[in-house]
Amino acid sequence: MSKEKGLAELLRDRGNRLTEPRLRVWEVLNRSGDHLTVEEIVSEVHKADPSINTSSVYRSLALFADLDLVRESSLGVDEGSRWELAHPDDHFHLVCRICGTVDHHEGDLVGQIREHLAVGHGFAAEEIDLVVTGVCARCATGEA
Amino acid sequence: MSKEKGLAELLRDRGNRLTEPRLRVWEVLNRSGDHLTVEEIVSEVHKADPSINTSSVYRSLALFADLDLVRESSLGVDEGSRWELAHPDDHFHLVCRICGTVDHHEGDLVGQIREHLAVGHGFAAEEIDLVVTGVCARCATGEA
DNA sequence: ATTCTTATTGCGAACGATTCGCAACAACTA
DNA sequence: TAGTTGTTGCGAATCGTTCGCAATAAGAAT
Repeated sequence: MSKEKGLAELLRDRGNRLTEPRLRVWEVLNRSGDHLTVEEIVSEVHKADPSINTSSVYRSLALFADLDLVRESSLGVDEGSRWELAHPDDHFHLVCRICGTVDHHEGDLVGQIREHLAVGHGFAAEEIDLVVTGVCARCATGEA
Repeated sequence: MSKEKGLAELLRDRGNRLTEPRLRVWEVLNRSGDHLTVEEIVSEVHKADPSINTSSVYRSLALFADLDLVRESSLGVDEGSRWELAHPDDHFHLVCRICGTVDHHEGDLVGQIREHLAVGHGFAAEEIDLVVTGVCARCATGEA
């Protein structure tokens, strides 16, 4: 598969090695594009190889983050942090309070925010972290 | 001062008591409107009364949050959570990567986002958490 | 293939932030 | 002023994450 090959090369360029734990973590992240907690990732990884240690999962994630392959985000103060593949595009998160679904939303909204801040306030936005909690369309109609 | 009186009443209405730790935490939050870590709050509180325990600060904050008097937020995955007075108005946070300043920004931007999501996606936004990291106007001109 | 180098692992201990249980204490009530 | 019970300080417990280290294995060289 071309994706795993790409990972191996990216790692080798930095003098890193493609190992079992890293491969498994990478697979899990790619398979479910969703936001995963470390606990969830570990659980998935263990289905392929129960001998992989949690520390290694943390270390793999940290390495991937350093390579800008994944992104750490938190969808709420009470929640632990979650991990997802790093999307190159601007996007934000819609969290439905009812069904718990987390939608990635790509679109011009983030660009609009960036421009608004640049023009209006002279603030050069680099990272825009937008998490919106509310009720999604499906739950709004399904209820009441 | 009317604010402390207000606090006492709010507490009493729930059968809670206005105590030394709660008062001190409340004072600190009001004095510096900024985002404070628990560590900072504890440190400030100790200037008034070093015998106040950290647990009590946590408990006071939790109580205030329950009363919607304060808001817990985090300005980055690596950072611990921070506390601020709950502003009734929509606002968001501009974090300058250079000088570290955190600006609260009130304005129509959050309202625009809310409308964008409602009209475009049928998503009823309730809580909008927007943290923007970048370079503020002052640092942009001061540099280079 | 075999050997060598050293990045990486698993393990368990350490860590920091937050929470908990509990007996002593103090805020409000009558 | 005494009684009721919400709150405190204390220390232990918990949780997620990180660390140190000896053993292991990935990739390069032969």
